[in-house]
Amino acid sequence: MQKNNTPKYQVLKAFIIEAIQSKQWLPHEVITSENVLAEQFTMSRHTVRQAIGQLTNEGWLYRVHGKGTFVQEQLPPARKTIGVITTYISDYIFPAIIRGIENVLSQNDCQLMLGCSNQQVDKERQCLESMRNQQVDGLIIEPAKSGMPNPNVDLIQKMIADGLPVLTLQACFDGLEHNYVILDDVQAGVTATKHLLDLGHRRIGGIFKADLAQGQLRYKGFMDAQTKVGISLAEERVVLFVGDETGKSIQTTQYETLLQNVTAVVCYNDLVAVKLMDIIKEKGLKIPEDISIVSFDDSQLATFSEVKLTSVAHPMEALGEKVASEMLSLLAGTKDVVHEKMLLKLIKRQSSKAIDERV
Amino acid sequence: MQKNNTPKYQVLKAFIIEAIQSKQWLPHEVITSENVLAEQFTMSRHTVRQAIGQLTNEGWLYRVHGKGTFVQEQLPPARKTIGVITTYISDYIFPAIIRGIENVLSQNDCQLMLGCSNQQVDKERQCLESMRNQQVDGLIIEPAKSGMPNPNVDLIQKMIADGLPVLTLQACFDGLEHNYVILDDVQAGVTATKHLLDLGHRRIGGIFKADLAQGQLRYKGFMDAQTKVGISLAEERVVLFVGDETGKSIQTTQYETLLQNVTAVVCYNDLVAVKLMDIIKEKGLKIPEDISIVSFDDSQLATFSEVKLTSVAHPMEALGEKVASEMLSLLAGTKDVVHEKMLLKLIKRQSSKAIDERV
DNA sequence: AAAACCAACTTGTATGCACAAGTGGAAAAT
DNA sequence: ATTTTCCACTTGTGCATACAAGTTGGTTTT
Repeated sequence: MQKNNTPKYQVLKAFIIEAIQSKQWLPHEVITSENVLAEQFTMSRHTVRQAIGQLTNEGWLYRVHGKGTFVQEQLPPARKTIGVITTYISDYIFPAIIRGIENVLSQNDCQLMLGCSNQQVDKERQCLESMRNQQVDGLIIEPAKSGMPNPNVDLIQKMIADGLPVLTLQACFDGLEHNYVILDDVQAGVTATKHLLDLGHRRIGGIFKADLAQGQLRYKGFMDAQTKVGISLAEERVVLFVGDETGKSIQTTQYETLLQNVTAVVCYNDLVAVKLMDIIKEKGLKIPEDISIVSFDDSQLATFSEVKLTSVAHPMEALGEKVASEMLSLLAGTKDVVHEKMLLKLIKRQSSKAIDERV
Repeated sequence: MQKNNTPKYQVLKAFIIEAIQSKQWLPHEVITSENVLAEQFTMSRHTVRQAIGQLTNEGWLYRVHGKGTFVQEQLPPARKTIGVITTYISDYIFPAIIRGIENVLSQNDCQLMLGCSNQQVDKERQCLESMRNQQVDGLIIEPAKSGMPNPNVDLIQKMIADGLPVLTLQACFDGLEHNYVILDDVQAGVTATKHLLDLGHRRIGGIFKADLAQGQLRYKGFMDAQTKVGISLAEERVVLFVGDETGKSIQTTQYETLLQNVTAVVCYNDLVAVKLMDIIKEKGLKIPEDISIVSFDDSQLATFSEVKLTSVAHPMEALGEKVASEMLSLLAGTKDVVHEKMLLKLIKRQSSKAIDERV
């Protein structure tokens, strides 16, 4: 007996697949009937049915009672789908980040599936679960509430364990080995503060968001730069806030105290800076003559405002492109570990001025 | 014989599914062996295998050679995924539209899959194909090159024939019965023009995009409003352009001719208006004293510019919310046909002024 | 010419049997 | 006490057979 170790029905399956792939059998054409195949391959009809049954399940064939078995139209191989979960989608710097991701992915024949956590960990979990269900081929996630412990780490860990390439954006998950593309926010804080120090300012205020890693790190940079030149940080020159920067998370008295004690302010981001500029304007003070302002992100707001903002530029689109191309490397297997930290550059505009030029 | 018309293996299948769903058989537990089941149900082992084989393919069970058959862990039912294909993602009014869609979908436990055509029909087709592959549960599409015949209508038609709910956004496909949520662009054109007529202007210019349905319809409204009050349209007061509004699609001489012949201009959108304002400023003319401007969309640009723009407001986020909630109705089956036309309102700002107040 | 019928084909359901091959625990041998 | 062997159990592959039921096209009947 020339007994091969491959089962008979497997042989038939391979034959049929070959016939379809080589286009000998075309879509929606009838294939050889079960009885004839059984005779041709000297096997029982039952074995033929086994092979055809499996191929039906695998999407190669379909059967019609009384008519025959037909070749299923082959769908083009599915493009890879990358899940992207960000805290916001259509505000501030996020459209630009997403555009960057979309650019790179679509150029590489990948699909984008978008989720939005709104900085809520429960919504983040929902997104994660449904992306897991949808079996995305890769996951890019900007952690929600990145300053606090994240309850979704377990799920992320499972997904990584399943072999899913995961990349975090802008922040990392605590207590989890993972790939990331983040910004060097400490360096950004140093850059912004050093710029003001170079301009001669010595009493520099800071407004920072305390519940996001980004805020904490920028604050650290703000402190580091001043400690280095021997300036000790006075309580009245720092405002920390939690939650929405545009809402009522900061009291007016806090602004007043701050402004009375400084010649310049480092703002957590452009939104904060724009709000601060309104308050300064209301008080009849001038920017940059009375108060210099430096902020972060260099969003549209920085140039749309009356006094153009000096801002440490968030790479936005470049960040999106970076994280997407790193994801492609992970998918292609050309890289295993991605630990990228992007540096930020200062864009000098009108809102900051040397102190010795002041009246 | 109590011969039921349902096949034996179907009976067994139903029994097993019931056992799993009622949690009598728990995930990863061994189930009754094939031989025992055959005896219990007085059927041959082959028939049992048929039932189990199908349930395996359907994801209820898995078999391990030599050990037994086990209950597969049931994944929670996948959330519905809605594919959204727009011409742009992160520019101009699109972030707001997408935010509106995302709001409604995520509140209804749906997932958003995003595609971007960049106004290219071939990229649009790519997106369509991959969404079809991914088996989205609904499709919202803003047609690319909506002023021209679209080569992807065949594919859309197939998808509709497959029972997929499809909604177009902002524009329709020619020669295809389908559901849509669009803007009443003719009415918008009338509104903008009538506003200027009411202010006493009689020589009104217009700049319109010719290769998009939106531009053609706004142009129609522009004409209609003037025809109604007996103003015949002079050639030198209209500039039509094709392609990118920010690029070189309009020649400087065209602007000059236009401006010499009018006291007011209706601009295709805010981008065009901002560009026109730059040119007017360069020529030393003032807005609105010398030239009144009305534009469409009421995007961020309208308020960020030096002279705040009078603009016919695009509903943006509301449009997104509308189209998403209509999609939910289609999915729920509470609606079959969606033919919605949204009206637009004029937002009066500084760029338009009554003509009799002019110097 | 239209309707009814039938035969030959297809796949679908079902039984019975046989042996292969992987698994795990009990019994036997070391 | 540990290793080996073996047996009973599981699922996997395979054959022969039978009839049910849907489809098609030609033949016969009306």
